[in-house]
Amino acid sequence: MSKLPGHGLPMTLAVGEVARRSGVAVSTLHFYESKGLIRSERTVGNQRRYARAVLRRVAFIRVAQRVGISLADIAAALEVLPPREAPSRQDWTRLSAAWRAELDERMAQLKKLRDTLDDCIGCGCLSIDRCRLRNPQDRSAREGAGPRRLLVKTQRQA
Amino acid sequence: MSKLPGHGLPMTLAVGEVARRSGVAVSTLHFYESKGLIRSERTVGNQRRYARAVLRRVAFIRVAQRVGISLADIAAALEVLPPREAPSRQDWTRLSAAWRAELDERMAQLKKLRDTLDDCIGCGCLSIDRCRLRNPQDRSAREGAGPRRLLVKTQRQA
DNA sequence: TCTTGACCTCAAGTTTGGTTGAGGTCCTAG
DNA sequence: CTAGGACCTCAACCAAACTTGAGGTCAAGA
Repeated sequence: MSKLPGHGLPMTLAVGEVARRSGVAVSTLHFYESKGLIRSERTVGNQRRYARAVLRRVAFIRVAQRVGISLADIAAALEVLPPREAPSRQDWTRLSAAWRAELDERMAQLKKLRDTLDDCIGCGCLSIDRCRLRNPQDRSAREGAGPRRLLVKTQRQA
Repeated sequence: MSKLPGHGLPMTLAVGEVARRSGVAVSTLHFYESKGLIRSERTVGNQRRYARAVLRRVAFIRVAQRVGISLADIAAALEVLPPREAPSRQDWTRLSAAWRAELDERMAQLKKLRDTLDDCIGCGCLSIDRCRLRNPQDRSAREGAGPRRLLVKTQRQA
């Protein structure tokens, strides 16, 4: 494996290395590559070699997935980052701008979900239907489709 | 459709009604029922009739799903709620206790993801590798598997 | 040189979370 | 009493996100 001159650190990472360090399976890295989420160079022997920046990319993918964002959306977001070199400040600016609203919305939903539970504990009522979360006289039935109260906003861009 | 004595409000809801009000497809309601997430009574003619509490149950399911929680986990959480009547305060207490940690963790991850982007904008560096998010000398390589820095905690209870 | 573990491709299988369609029943207004 | 829209079941299909397996190559140490 190629080394950085002056250190003992490898300049590129083999797929098993990346798997070990990122905590995802080798097959998953192949899969991500096939979807264009990450990329690699090849050795003369056709083996993948990854730039170190791939580790942050993979970490980013996993965290985004965990909060419910699809690989397709993640891929779209990652397209603004340079495929090879470490991303620049501007690159992250663009990514952030694209995702800020989405992330804020998901935070709001998560908070609402958590607070709903908390409220139902703290409100002192015996029935959920008597606390501030109730839907009096089913008033919202006339307001169009979609879950109300809990759901802050729903539309996807797809 | 059966009416509440004294009001013009139906006491139970047909599946199409629930679909319209909750914003999910009829087929999805059938699917949720097959998975035990919701339940219904049947008319003499074998048609489903839902208690009004099903609307909040469905709203809960959709919000939880949206933040990345699987139907299996949601189903497990909903098992602490009574299948027929509106849930009591104690019921929600149990649900909240079971989910509090999970929700807090997901909030933390989401925040980390958002703040990571913000930091990379605000930190004034040209390269992501020079800001506080970098992984100096790949120090974390020795600390076991899993994405580090971004990922707060990962294990599922599966 | 040999062997062993890490790597390669490609196809097929799995799980989750649904949707679609065929073929039939229910029920209400005209 | 009949037409239609809403409902029923069940099986098949779909997409996303991976995993598994077969069959073969690469590379580094003994």
